[in-house]
Amino acid sequence: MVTQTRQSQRRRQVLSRERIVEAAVELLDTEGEGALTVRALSERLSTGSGAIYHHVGNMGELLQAATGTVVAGALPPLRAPAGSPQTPESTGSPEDAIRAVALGLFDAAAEHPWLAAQLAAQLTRSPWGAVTPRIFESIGRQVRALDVPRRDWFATTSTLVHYILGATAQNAQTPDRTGDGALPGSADERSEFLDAASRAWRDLDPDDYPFLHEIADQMREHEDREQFLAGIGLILTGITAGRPSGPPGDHHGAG
Amino acid sequence: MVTQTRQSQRRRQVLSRERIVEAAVELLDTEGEGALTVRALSERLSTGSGAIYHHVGNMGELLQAATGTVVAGALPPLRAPAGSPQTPESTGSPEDAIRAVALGLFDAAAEHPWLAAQLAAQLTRSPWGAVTPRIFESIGRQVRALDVPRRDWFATTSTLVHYILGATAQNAQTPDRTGDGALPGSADERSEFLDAASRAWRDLDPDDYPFLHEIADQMREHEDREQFLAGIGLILTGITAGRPSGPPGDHHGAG
DNA sequence: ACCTGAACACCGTTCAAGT
DNA sequence: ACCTGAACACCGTTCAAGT
Repeated sequence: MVTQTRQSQRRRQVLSRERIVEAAVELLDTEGEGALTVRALSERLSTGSGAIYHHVGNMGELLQAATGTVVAGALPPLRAPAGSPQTPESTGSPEDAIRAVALGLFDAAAEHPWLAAQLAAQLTRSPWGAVTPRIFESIGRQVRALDVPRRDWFATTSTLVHYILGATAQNAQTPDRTGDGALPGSADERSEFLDAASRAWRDLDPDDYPFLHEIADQMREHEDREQFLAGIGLILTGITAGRPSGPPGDHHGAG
Repeated sequence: MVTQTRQSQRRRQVLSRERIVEAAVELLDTEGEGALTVRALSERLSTGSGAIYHHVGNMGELLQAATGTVVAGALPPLRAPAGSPQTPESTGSPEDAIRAVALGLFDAAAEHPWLAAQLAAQLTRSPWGAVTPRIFESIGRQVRALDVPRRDWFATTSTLVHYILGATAQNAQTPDRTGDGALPGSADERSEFLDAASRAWRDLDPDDYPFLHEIADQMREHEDREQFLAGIGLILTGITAGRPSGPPGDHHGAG
């Protein structure tokens, strides 16, 4: 029996910050980055533009909140869920946990094409806002678990975070919509993009850009995720190679 | 024939793409990111807004050009200057050359506070536009010189570039102008910023953010450049540790 | 060809007025 | 307290009209 609907969902739920942020994410996902305007948002929520400002302050705060919720959903929970003694990522090796966190962000950026630009913007505009600490904490815990000397915790974690955000920002990209062929976000579109980029490298003056000419093919054929993980692996190798008590005969960094 | 028209600098030079880009950089440097508008630009150039569009297409292209010129000035020349057989950076070790390129960008971002955001935006919006290839070439040449196996050239270079851009984006930042005390860009301002960020970390719930609580002090006291270089060092260690040949003496990249 | 500058179609944000 | 929506002060971009 459906007649017992107390909250009349038919008309309109009460406006709330949560509902606004949720609608913003939907708008960004479905209509793209440029479609998030106060007007579009208030129309979708069947309210006036001014109503938005009763809950969110301004546009930048809204974007930050939208980014924050998506990022939070892409990372492991900060606390162990009630009942389980450990957080999920603490069961495997720290290396694997770092890879999992990194891939979580990477995949989220692939799913939400606007996310990469927002992560980058947040990095520069208000680095210590809401999302950077979240990422920093998730990575840092694993760095600590890697036997990195305490004095290197911040530098090591920063290196990983900077790489992850930089790589995520670049990889989740497709060309400026020209309305060509493939579906947005499809593998086809990505491969068209890489094709075009590879051609662009080959069109550069070979005297100025000899290296780009040499790796234009490699660039076209690379797998995004695989290469992203290769970068993580490189940094992890650097971290463990530099640790104090390693395998016999190993050297340690003399900072 | 036109008889020696000496450019009368008093009145107004002919409008050109170059002059517009130059004026844009000045505007960004002196008035900040939000001050670059077509109207402000055309006023500074004593021309009409429409004139701008005869030379630059649109705002995004202008920002890209501005970023491009600053980046080009911050990196070593692509070709050796006439007369010298080598590019300057090829005299030392590849590691040092990589550090020099990275620091060039890092310092440019410190000098031009708007640059970091633009680099990040360019990374995401049109990754293969004008500036990314430039950086890629400069780093990639040195990667090749490091005896990295050919098949890893692209992945290795990408890792370095992503880290450099991510770290540059974050480090060159100061808080959202609150008109507080210190001079913009000064060491004082940076230290005020780190102070505030450190406090923000300490204000987070310690049950959710135990790691951030542990390194809040380290974060406040870190030196930007030093830490940036530590990250480069970590990656370089990962690169050289992963190289194929073990025996000291001769190792050449195999096919 | 190059430039002018009013006009257009948007923005984010505010605020008196409503409930 | 919460919401409305017209109004304000901006944007980027266009384009008939000038030189």
